[in-house]
Parts: sequence; structure tokens; C-alpha cells
Amino acid sequence: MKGATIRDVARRARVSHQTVSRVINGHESVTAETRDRVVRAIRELEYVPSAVARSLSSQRTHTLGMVTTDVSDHFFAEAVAGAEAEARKRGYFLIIGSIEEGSEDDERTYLRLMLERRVEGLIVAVPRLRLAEDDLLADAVTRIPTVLVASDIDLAGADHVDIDNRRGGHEATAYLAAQKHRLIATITGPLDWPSARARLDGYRDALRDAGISADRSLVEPCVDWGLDSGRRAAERLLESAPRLTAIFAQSDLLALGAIAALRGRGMRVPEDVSVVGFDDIPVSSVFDPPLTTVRQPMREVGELAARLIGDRASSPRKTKGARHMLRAPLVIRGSVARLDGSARR
Amino acid sequence: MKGATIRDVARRARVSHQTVSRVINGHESVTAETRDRVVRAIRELEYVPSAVARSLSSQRTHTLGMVTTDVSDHFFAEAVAGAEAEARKRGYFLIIGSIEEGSEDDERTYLRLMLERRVEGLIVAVPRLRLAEDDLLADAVTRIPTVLVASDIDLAGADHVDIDNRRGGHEATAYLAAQKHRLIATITGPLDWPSARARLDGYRDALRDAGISADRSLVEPCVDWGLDSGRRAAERLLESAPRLTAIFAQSDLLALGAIAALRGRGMRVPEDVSVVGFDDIPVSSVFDPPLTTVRQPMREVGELAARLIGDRASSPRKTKGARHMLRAPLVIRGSVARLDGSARR
DNA sequence: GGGCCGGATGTGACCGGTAACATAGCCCTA
DNA sequence: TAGGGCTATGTTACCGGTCACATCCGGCCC
Repeated sequence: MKGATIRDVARRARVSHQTVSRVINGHESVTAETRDRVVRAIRELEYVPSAVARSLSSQRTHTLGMVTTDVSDHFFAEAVAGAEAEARKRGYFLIIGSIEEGSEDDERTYLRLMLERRVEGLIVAVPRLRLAEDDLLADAVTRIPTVLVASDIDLAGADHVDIDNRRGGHEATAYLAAQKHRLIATITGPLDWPSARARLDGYRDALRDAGISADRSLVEPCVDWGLDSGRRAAERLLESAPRLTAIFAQSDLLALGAIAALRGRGMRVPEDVSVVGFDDIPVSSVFDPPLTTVRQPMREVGELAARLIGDRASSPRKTKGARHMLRAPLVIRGSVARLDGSARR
Repeated sequence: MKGATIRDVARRARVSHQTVSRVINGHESVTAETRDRVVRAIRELEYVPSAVARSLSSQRTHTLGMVTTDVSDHFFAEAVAGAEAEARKRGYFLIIGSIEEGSEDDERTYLRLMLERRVEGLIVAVPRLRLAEDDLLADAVTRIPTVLVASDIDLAGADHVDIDNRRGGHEATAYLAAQKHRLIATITGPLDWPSARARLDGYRDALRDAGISADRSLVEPCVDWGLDSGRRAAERLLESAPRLTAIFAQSDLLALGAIAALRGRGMRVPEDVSVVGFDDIPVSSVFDPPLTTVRQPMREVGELAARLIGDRASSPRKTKGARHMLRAPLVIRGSVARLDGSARR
């Protein structure tokens, strides 16, 4: 019998539906003998309890929702994996809505869907959030615990989790400066991403700290974070600043693209130009040269987001949301050379 | 009012709850005037309909479930993204369960959860499925449309979607043979993955077709698909078969690891040893040398899986499941050199 | 031996929607 | 002008669980 209900089971085991419910939920106070009869009936009828009905009557869905940028992006996939693991550990099920560039569905649609499904917590990992003033999101925050990931909008009542991009950008640039580089260019991601702006700020901070004056021709923004953009950006940089000796690229892919372009021009990395990336994607370590980069702990970001929600859900609601910054440490490998006053080109 | 229900709205708009339901579902036969009153009440009460209640009474969840291997693996993330996009296009919501290596939760747990949530279709993308004889999965198949992705178990009634790994392995190897290589080694993934075995079969087929006799010392299996494994495998190969001129690695990461190892031994790629990978991950094209590899259309796999389920759900149930093979084409780049009888080492 | 207690089980309402049918106007036609 | 049919709306049951409370029964205490 396919659509067996709790009452079907009850009838077969000749008990009340309530007793079946007790058996399912491992309640005390059921005779071993009765339990057996019920368990057997469940098996015979291939009964699978309905989470839908349970949710309706118990008013609990044991579900968290996560709205994210396209999961085929490694970065977000990691965050999802982290959040999922943590959620499951706490007895929640994670449902995700992955927003594709160019799809009709946007974050509002997903947010709405999740609210309708009565998720008990919400993780929003959409960096280019256009919802700043959105009633829907503000509304969600008043209903359920909400965590914003990698977003710069400040939503009262919501927790925020982010990578310390500014510090990461600072470390990368400072490291290059410490290796005696002076003409340090940077290839940024799309500047409508808060993370791109923060990394750029870190870059500028570090130059200032090192007593290097900023040069606008050394800053090259891209429309996306991909390889091709990195390649083209490097080519533009070589036009505008042919004497640069180092590049801080805001993503590993941008860095790899830049390296390809440099090689195409007959330059060696790191001997002629040093390169630092950002992300630490899996291939970075085997690239030739192994890429020096800033590691983003995305998995931990996801975990932390889920944990914060779990905490909020269980404890009496704390008043205001905090901003949690995870450090992105510099991983030193082989794509940066020390610039000695002597040998260069 | 936070927990407003359809009846609260009805009271406020001074209509019956059924009329509210009609407005929500865009039903005809509601006066513009009445509709206005209802819409206003909905807004004032910040009413969000409950998908839970709706599902219970309508017996429809508009939800597909996808159980997959860890989504932080690029390969599966792509498949998820594809399935999600297609599902949404058809009005379904995709909920995913991402199984982590070493976590307590296994596919059975997730399968169970999805069944409880009354998903209307199921995509199972767990290559190393231990469920072959599992009652739970067999049971699921009888209840709802099910698609198995990249699995070699044959489940009556379920559709199967897979990459044509055997053909892919054949193409890669045949290409090397066509470039006059004779001592062609292969680095395989874990042989408990069906895809690894199929690619190995393709490799063997191609050798046979080219009249090259198989040599067991040229086959090097790995415990995972990662970089380090590729590196170590290449080192073992150089021990056992120092005169090899080509390697077919069953994943791009294995290939990149192998290339790193070869370089570590002072060998050039492709001049001394040619390498072909499998996957076509994003960095393959910018690697130095650009990697010749077999492209896996994972996104399409996910899309197709979702589409098959949608079709099944809407049309009268076709009897048996079909096996759909997607072709994985060889992408020729720069990591393979033609071996002329003349110059070699 | 009656009353009380607590464990095992049953009863009925309820969660928030949808479905099916009922009803009340209203217009149209014979 | 009565009856038929259509439109707008209301009424009630139902989906499949959980919850609160009722009931039954045996044992124990005084």
C-alpha cells in the first residue's frame, strides 16, 4: 500500500493512531508487545510518515533555507557544503536556492519560496544583493533568524558573516611590498561586489603603509572573476604600466589568467613579474609556479552561518546581530620573487 | 501580525477564507472590488501563505529531491546547478542532500528524509552507491519518478543518466595512439567508481584497436581523484615504466598532479611526455600547457535528469526506465605532442 | 477494601490550506 | 414571469499528523 497513513497503520495494528504516533517518535509508555505490532504494521504497509503533515501540526519544519549565488561557483559550493554539514549536525535540513546569472528567478522569488515553506532560519549569500531596502528581506528578519553572508548591507537584527577581505588585500599587498616591489598593480573583481571593494581598500592601505603613492593606472577592474578577464586585464596593465613588477589579483582565476597573458608576452613568473591571487582554489598549489594567494575559508563561513542560526533558534532571541569576520590568511608559495635592487629584466 | 492565516485575512477583508484562497491562486470569478479588499488585508497582515498547509491538502509539494555526493566537488555542483535550473523552469523546487565523505549521514538517511517530505521526483547522483539491493531505493522507485546519475546499478523502473565514460576513455587514448604513442600509461580514479572502470575499459579498447598490447604496469589506480594522488601515481609509473611517452589521466586534477611530478623529475610536457586529462575543469584551458582533456557535460547531466523527471511526472507513467548516455567530447589543446620516430629524449 | 497513583491507550480538536458542493443574486429566454 | 444557467461567494469536510486531555486498569497504601 503506497499512501498509507498513520490511521491505516493504526487500524492494522489494532491500536489508536495516537499509539502509532508514539511508536514513531520513540515515546515511552508503549508496551513492547504493542510496539511490535505497530512496527510490523508499519513495515507491512510500507508506511513513511509525512513530514508535511507533521510540520503543519507541530509548527516546526526543521528546515533552514539558503539563498546563494550560483552553486557552480566553487566558492559558494563550499559555503553551501559547510552550512549543510553544520545544519544536519543540528538536526536541520538545508534547502538551497541557487540563483543563476541571467535567470528569471531572482533572490526575491527564492526568499518568498523559503518563507512560504516556513524555514526556521535563513542564510543569504548573495554578494551583489539588490535587496538593501527590500521589504521582503527586512520582513524575513523579523520573522526568523537570518544571516547575511559576504554582504555589506547592514540589516538590523540580522547576523553577518564575512571574510575579512580588507585585511586579506592588505596582507597580499604588504607581502609584495616587503619583497621590495614598488610598482604593484592590482586586478580587481567587479567593483559592485563588496568583497572587491574591500580588497581594493586593503591594497591601498598597504601601499600607504609602505609609503608607496597610489597610481590609478595600476588599478585594473574586471567585469567578472574569470580567467579571460584576468588575461585581458593583464594586457591592459602592460600597456599602461609596462614597468610594473608585481600584480595582486583579486581571485585565483584572475591571477592565472594574468600569468597566462604575461607568459604570452614572454615574461616569466615570478622572475619578471610576481603575482599574488585570492581564494586558494584547489589547483593553485600545483600550478606552475605554485600560486601565492590568500585563502578564503568559505567552508567555515557556511558552517558559522548555520551555527549562528542554530544558536538563535534555540536561545532566547538576542537583540541585535553581530558582524563576524573570518580571517583570510596569506599562503606563501612560489609566484612571488624578491626584488633585489640589482637584477631586473 | 506575524502568523496570519488565511482565515485572519478573510476576517479582515470580511469575506470567506475560500475567497481569499481564490485571490491567492489568481482564480477567476472574484470581483475587482473584493479582490482589492483581500489584497489589502494580505498586505496589512503581512500574510505569507503556508506551503506546508497547501502541500498537505493538495497532495502536491512541487519539490524534487536530489541526493548527491559532496557539492563542494565541482563536478557535482555543476550537476546540481543544471538540475536546479531545469526544475525551477518547470515549477519545481529542488532540495538537495549533499553527502559528505566521513559524515554519519549517508544516502539512506537522505533518501528517507526526502521520501518523508514527499518529493515528487528523485535524482540520485551518488556514484559509489551502496544501495544496489536497498529496499529503500527500490521502494522509492515504485513511489515516484527516479533518475540515477552516473550509477552502474540497474534499477528497473528508474531512468539512468550518465556520461559515456567508456567512449571518452577510448577517444582520449585513441588520440594518443594516433599521435604515434605506443607506451601509453593511464592513471585511474578509484576503481570502485563505475566511471573509473568505464574509462579504463575505454582505454583498453583503444589500445586493442590500435594493436597495442596491454601492459599492467602501465595502469596506475588511485584512491581518489585529487592532485596528490596524480602526483604519486606518476612517480610510481616512472619507476615501473620509465620509457612511457604518454599518460591518460582520468581526471584533470590527476593530470595536473602528474604533470607536476613529471616536471619535478625534469621532464617537459608535452615534449617528453604527453598528458590527457578528463573533466575539463575551468583552469584546464589556462594551464601551462593548456590541457588536452575530455569534457564532461555535467550541467547537462543535471538538466537532463530533471527534465526526465518532469516528463514522467506529467505524462502517464511509461513502463521502464531508459539509459541516457551523454557524450564527453575530447578537447584538444596543448598537452599532447606528436611522437615522431625520430626525436625522443 | 476503597481511594489514589501512574502507566498504557484512546478520543477529539486543531494546524492552514484546498476541494467539492451549496447558495444567493442576476440576467436571459421562452 | 417562471425557470434555467451563470457568477460570486460561503460552507463543510478533509489532508495526516500532533497535542491536550480523558479513560481504563492494576498495584499499593492505609
